[in-house]
Amino acid sequence: MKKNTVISAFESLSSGIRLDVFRLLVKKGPEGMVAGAIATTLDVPPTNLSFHLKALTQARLLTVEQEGRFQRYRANISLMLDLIAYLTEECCSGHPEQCADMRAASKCSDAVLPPISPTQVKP
Amino acid sequence: MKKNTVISAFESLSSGIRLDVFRLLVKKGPEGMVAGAIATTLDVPPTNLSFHLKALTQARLLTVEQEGRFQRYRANISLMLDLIAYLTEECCSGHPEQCADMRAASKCSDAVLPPISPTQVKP
DNA sequence: ACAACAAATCAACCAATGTTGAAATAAAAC
DNA sequence: GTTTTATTTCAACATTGGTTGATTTGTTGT
Repeated sequence: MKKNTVISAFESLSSGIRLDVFRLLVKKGPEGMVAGAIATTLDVPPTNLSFHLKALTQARLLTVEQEGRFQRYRANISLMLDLIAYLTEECCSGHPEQCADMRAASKCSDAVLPPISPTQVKP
Repeated sequence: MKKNTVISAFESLSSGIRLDVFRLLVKKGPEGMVAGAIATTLDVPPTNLSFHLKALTQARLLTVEQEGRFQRYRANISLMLDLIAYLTEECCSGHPEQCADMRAASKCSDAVLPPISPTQVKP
């Protein structure tokens, strides 16, 4: 994974509006949302939203598809998971037991992050 | 989890130097590294590194501990995992099978992200 | 063709961030 | 106690990002 991709992605996620947009679309999943609906839901002026959608799309965190006069945006779940992998790779130099007691579980799904097993948590 | 914490964290990870520092310390685990060693390893001028270490620490992605005249920095693995949980929560509105075919595996450890099971991957 | 609508671009302004060398602080070694 | 070493703070500069209203592009329905 290219470092510039990662930097662009995190840069995109460091704005409150863009973070809200991305999480909203992660929640929506494959269905996605059209630009106007996002603007209404998050109460952001369309011009400003367009600016942030462009940034997110250029960072590849979103995809766009034209639907008539609407633009449908979807979260790039694959890139999101790549980012997670990039951050956590080589964690504790391959001795994961060292950070096992600092665990926190992702809510994405059990398919992605399973519940912590009893041997991994502190009493 | 507070949104400002998340924004600060991603803002911190959107600089090439800070991203390198954080990943280096994730790799080092509980051992951590002192500031000078980080500067040498990444070939960053001490003044500049200090600026970035301060940003990462204020964002709570790093912890500092004084050791004589050295400052030892460690990655806050717990916050990193909270960020992952924040990004992925409510993924596909609780229908994770919708994004299962977009999976990518984290390298952090099997304890954190297990290998993809055969039923979760596309042929 | 034309009016109505969705969304993006433009230009202007304001605010925040990254980098560097020199100076300051603070602990260790002599 | 003076010198050396580790790190941070400061001041200056250059660069980049965010917001807004007006304008433009492109699509649908009449």
